[in-house]
Amino acid sequence: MTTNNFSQDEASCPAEGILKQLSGKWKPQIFRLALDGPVRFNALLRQLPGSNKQSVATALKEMEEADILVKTVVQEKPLHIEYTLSERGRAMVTVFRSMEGFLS
Amino acid sequence: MTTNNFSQDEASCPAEGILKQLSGKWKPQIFRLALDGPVRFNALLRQLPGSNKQSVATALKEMEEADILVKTVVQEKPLHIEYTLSERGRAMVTVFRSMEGFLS
DNA sequence: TCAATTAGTCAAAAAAACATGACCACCAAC
DNA sequence: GTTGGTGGTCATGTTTTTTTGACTAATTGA
Repeated sequence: MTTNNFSQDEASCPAEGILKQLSGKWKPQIFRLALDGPVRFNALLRQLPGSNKQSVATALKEMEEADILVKTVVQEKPLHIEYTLSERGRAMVTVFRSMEGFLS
Repeated sequence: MTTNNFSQDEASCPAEGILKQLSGKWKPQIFRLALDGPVRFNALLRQLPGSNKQSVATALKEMEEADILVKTVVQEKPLHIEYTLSERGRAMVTVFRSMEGFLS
């Protein structure tokens, strides 16, 4: 059967889906760090105090599935993995920018 | 003592707080309905299939606390309560607009 | 060969969000 | 005075999200 990820609600509320893709305890911070360049799993754990492997792994996976981040195996000295903002992810900066005027 | 609602994280990630204020199962839809004019408690329950008193009440309260909605007692024939977008709430349309290009 | 760093997974527990059903008070019409 | 609409609260239960801790497996450097 053919299914999608949209609830009936989202059909009439486009923002809802995007909100879901960006929401969560760690995603906004990961996004922000990714703006400064590629991010890495263990580095994130150190940069995000209070975070944990599981949550960071889940956030990275979901952001990859949402086409916000792109996962790359870097064939260099200490072989490692990088997560970089996708084109769609980079375009989302505008969403974040639009939020920056509202610091209550 | 002086406290605020910001975690250490939010200090360095402004979007996080706004994201929190807009996230949740019903807030985006309530916001959207409020764009068309004042919304009312029982009307919302009818307009949001699958919703319930508790969740809608909580959403309205939190959006009021976040200065997105303003609660008004309308002194008219059948005395009732209206929730209207605050100035800040109206300004937030830009945030929603910025999300509308990303329908994956 | 041993230890550290890389990047994870898995099961389970704890915490947060959301839903259910009962109840309340006020007002108006019948 | 009972029914129906207004706008809720409260206690409880379920579901979702997040955390914890144990474990894995490949790579690297000494």
